[in-house]
Amino acid sequence: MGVKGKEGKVGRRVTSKEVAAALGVSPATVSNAYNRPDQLSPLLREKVFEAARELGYAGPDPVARSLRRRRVGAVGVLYSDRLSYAFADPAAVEFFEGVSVATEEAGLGMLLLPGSARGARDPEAVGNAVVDGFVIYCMADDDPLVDVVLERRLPVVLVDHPGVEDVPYVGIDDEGAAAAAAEHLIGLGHRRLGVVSFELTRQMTGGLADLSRPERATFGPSRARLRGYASAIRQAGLPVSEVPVYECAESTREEGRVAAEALLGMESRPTALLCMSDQLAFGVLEAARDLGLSVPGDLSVVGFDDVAEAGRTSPPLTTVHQSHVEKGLLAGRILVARLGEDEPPEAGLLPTRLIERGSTAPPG
Amino acid sequence: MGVKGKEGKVGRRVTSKEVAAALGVSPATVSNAYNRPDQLSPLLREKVFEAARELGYAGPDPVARSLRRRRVGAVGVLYSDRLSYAFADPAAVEFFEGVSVATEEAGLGMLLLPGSARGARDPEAVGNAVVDGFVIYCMADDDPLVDVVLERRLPVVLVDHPGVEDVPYVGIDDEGAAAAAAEHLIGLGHRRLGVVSFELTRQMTGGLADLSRPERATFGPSRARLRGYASAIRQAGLPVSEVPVYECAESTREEGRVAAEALLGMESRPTALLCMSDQLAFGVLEAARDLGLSVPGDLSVVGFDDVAEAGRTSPPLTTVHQSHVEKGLLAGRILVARLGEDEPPEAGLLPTRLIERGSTAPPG
DNA sequence: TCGTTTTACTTAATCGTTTCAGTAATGTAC
DNA sequence: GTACATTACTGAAACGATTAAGTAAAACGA
Repeated sequence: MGVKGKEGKVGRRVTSKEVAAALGVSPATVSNAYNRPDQLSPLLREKVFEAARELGYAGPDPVARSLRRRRVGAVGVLYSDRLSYAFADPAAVEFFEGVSVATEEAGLGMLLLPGSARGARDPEAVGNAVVDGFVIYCMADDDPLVDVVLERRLPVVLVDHPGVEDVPYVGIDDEGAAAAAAEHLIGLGHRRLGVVSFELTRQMTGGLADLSRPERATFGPSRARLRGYASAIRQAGLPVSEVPVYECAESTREEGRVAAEALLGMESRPTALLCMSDQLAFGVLEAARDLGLSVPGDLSVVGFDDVAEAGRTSPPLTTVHQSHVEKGLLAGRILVARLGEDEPPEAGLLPTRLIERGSTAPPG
Repeated sequence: MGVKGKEGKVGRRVTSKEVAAALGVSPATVSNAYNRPDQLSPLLREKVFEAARELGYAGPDPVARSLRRRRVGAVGVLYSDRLSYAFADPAAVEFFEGVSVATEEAGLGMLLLPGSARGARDPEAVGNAVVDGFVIYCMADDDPLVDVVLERRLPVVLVDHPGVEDVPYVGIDDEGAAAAAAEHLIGLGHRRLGVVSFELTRQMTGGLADLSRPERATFGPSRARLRGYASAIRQAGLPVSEVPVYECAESTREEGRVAAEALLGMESRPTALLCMSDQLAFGVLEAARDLGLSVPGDLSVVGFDDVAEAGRTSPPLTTVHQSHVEKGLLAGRILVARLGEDEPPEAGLLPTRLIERGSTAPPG
């Protein structure tokens, strides 16, 4: 016996059949003891539990039970990239948080699965995932794993990835939100803008581009945001093709710094930067500080997401608010409802709004 | 057909038997087509895939396959509380990140499971979790779910929860690290200390206590840290029983604020506060600012964990560094190795060290 | 040409439950 | 005392695969 009577030997599997044999009853009875107490006498039920305890039977095997019941008790969450990347991104973490609330409400587990982006080891993990349904989050339009999931014919909810028939879609109006961010800067009087963007294509290496061909982006929200920035800029009569876009391989502070250094080192330095995420914007803020530029005096910065830390930077970040928690919660609730026979909440677009904090001001 | 030929109807389950029947072959052959290509002719294999595509068979059912193979392809991560709480705690998120690296290396999924703390809906989720092994993270000593997991006799790794025989344990020297934090403050000349603590017992409601009876804490690391603080203070010849301890229900900024307000409102105000987590310390920093106290001029603050944001607050936080990512990675790797026949890396204590930043100084 | 391998499948057992359809035994109604 | 429920179990068929062992046919060596 271990401390407190616990011990953790990994042991031979004990089956219900063995428990039944030890007691001279049928396996059905053992099953009933665990699943339908009304089907046997309380006395026998106790005996079953006692025999189980003695033999080291911890209750019905979850896999066999799942097979028979055709229900696993877990949902899969498919993320575009390595999970270690997701965990480093506050927006993704907030999304997971929302999903977890829904799964916990339903007593379900949450199986996190990495997508097929760089460094994916084993796409089979998705096809083999033991789950009752999927939330597909943040996947590139052309990621083959989306099809792998759809082919399994399980209930699915898509997030930030519209356009698959018969699959509920949860997202935001990325284009409108991005346009609002750009309009804000233009309204303040900025004329020389720059964009700090997510990666546009799979093979990107990072670097400069311009705003003239947003359609090539393979990731839906990136495309929409680029379109939003472009349309607001065009609306204002500014030359879209002259707006520099720096493409970042990842949504991290480091990439944001690199982007800012590139953009702010240009001959005609932008007076304001539109960032596709708060993480990128945080990096921009750091870079600006290092370059001796004051924000918002010398440079205005707008983020996207409004993660918790956006209110705490100095200056606090002007950004597009969206609730990642709500997004995950809604996606999770829709999926959970589809797993049962419940009427799912309505899928659709969640609201966004521009939060004006301290990182934007008229150009100096 | 949907857009791009995709569609997401949730459909009747198609079995290998049906595919076999459609082709007039045995189910074994269909299985071989997917699992052992060398067992059938390439031609027939192609035919199997074609028939599968036509019938909408997406490959072997993961549950049935898992039952037969006695292997699921996922590990469970059991967390003490609601997952939404874990996702709000950077330390837990960093830990998950580490685990995810290990699971991805092995091509495994990661099933997150909430523990039985307040608000737990369904303890059965743990007993029914379809996984090959468990990482038990951050559980209270008396949490019944630990036993539920151990009884399943699967490979398990315990984190921050020592003392179960035959189960590898990963952690840090909480007592020593806490002592180092207290010694740092004492060395600076502080004599009136206060502690901002995690919850000590399950039924706590938050509030003031003192350092004299650390043994009552039900959560191992809390107990050890309290002991560490106490021993350093005793060593310095200061009266341990006069050190106020504020017990926080959760490791959040808000609780940290509340704690700081209580502690700093006392008749003989502490000149330095020892916080059991960076999250709590962040709250303390906020409260100090609101109270018009300068840190470290009027108040020194020491955190615990060294999460990423600790380097970015103003002033940057002096704290005890531990690598949650490494902790998760090590725990994950040990578990993964135990699932196979590999020799697991050695379990044990990870290093910590005090990081002196700007939040501590001699008392004013 | 005969015996031996090899190739290409099939048969049937098995993984560990759940559950439908019984069947005796006991209880209740009149 | 007969008819009808109710209680307390059992038997056997799923659930959807994998796999060891077996078999017939084709290929091969000498």
